Amino acid sequence: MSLRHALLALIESGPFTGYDLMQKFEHTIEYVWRASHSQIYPELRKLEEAGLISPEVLQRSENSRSTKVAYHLTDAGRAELTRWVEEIGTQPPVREPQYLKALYLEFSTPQNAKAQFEAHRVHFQQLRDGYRAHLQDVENARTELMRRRLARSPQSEHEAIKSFKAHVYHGLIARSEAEIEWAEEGIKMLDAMAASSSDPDYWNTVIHPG
Amino acid sequence: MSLRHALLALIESGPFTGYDLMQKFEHTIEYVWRASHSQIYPELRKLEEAGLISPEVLQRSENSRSTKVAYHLTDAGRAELTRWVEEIGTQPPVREPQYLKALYLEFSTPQNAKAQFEAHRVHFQQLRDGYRAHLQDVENARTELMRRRLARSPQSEHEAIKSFKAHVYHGLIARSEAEIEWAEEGIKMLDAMAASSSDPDYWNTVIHPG
DNA sequence: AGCTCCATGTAAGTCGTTACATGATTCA
DNA sequence: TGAATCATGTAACGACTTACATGGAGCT
Repeated sequence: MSLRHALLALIESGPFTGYDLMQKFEHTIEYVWRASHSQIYPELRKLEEAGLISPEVLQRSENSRSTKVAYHLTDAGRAELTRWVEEIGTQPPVREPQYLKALYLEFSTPQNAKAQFEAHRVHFQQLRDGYRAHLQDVENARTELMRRRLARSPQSEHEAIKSFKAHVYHGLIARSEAEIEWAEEGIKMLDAMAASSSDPDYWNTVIHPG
Repeated sequence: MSLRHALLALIESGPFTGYDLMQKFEHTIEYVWRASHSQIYPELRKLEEAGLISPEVLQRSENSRSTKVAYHLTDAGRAELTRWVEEIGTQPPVREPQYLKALYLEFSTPQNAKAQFEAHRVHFQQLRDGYRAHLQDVENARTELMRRRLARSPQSEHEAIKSFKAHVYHGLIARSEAEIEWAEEGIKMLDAMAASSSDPDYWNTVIHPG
């Protein structure tokens, strides 16, 4: 049920069209929740039917007959947003494909195990770099979304609002770094095994061929 | 596609019935991948149809007409297991409901924000404790699964196999601890805001009522 | 005239959840 | 005899993915 609330939270800084929201997802929320346009458009219709957002029909441009729809948060929508923020959510079940695979690396070679850890490291380094860049943008209110949100709240709250967001990205950075470290420790583990192995073809020998 | 491979990996230590597999999930794999019996039974049928596992019909007990089905890994199944372990998987998109919510804590009170972080901390403390206990079980080969797996591989590989599994649980513990720390820092952040606030009703004042 | 955004959808299929069901065996 | 455990399913629904589609607007 997170998509609907992500949309409500974004629209609070609106009005936005479906297309706008798609872009916000790509550039900001994506770091925390991914969604594609084929999910967003139908969900907006549902939110409208539920009375949580209200559509405003706009011209696509000056002297143009064709239109686009921008959505506003309704009072009911704001109430639902608050309800969600106050609800203690149940955590999703653990489902970690890479860790699952790491449990069974003995079905292949140390060479492959190393490649798996390498890929893991690279992935989380990239993620971390994205988070870092975005953290800078948030702290300096460089995103349109941050500026809109701050414009609607009293100056005295600006620091608090920025702190919440910065705290999230700091957490995600810390997590990525834990993943990087895990991958590096995996590689060290393999190197140590290689060093203590008598097999000259250690790296290419399947550990448990069955 | 992880469920099918989790099942193949478990059945490698088999033969197991659907019910057995359900239990293994609950007590071991659950720490990395959750699955319910209503998913497992149909998936087993698919694996059988694909020729990756083969059924063996057994009596449910001595002098009993009713039967149960235990599955064995076929050669094709083992090949698929190896293929999966060697494949560099794409990481699932980030989708973090708690972090999403934490981005929007300003829509409620500091009191609520604290409760959210508290719940987060408790959840990951429990997870971590489960991982720690399971890590002990794995390192001392106290689970049936570990004993079965070790029984099928040469003594010389036992340390490597245990190390891979221990490394996974160490990683999950580290991650849980990062989450705990994140929650605690969130609470500290709120306390600091309270200390520097002039509002006597700080904890119950909605930060951004809109 | 063609390319790139802008803007908005549908359809098929996979994966997963919750709830509903049923019957056998074992043990107190 | 009744409860717990063993054993195995189906059905409805929701979330998400990938692919397929379409048309306007603006710029070169």
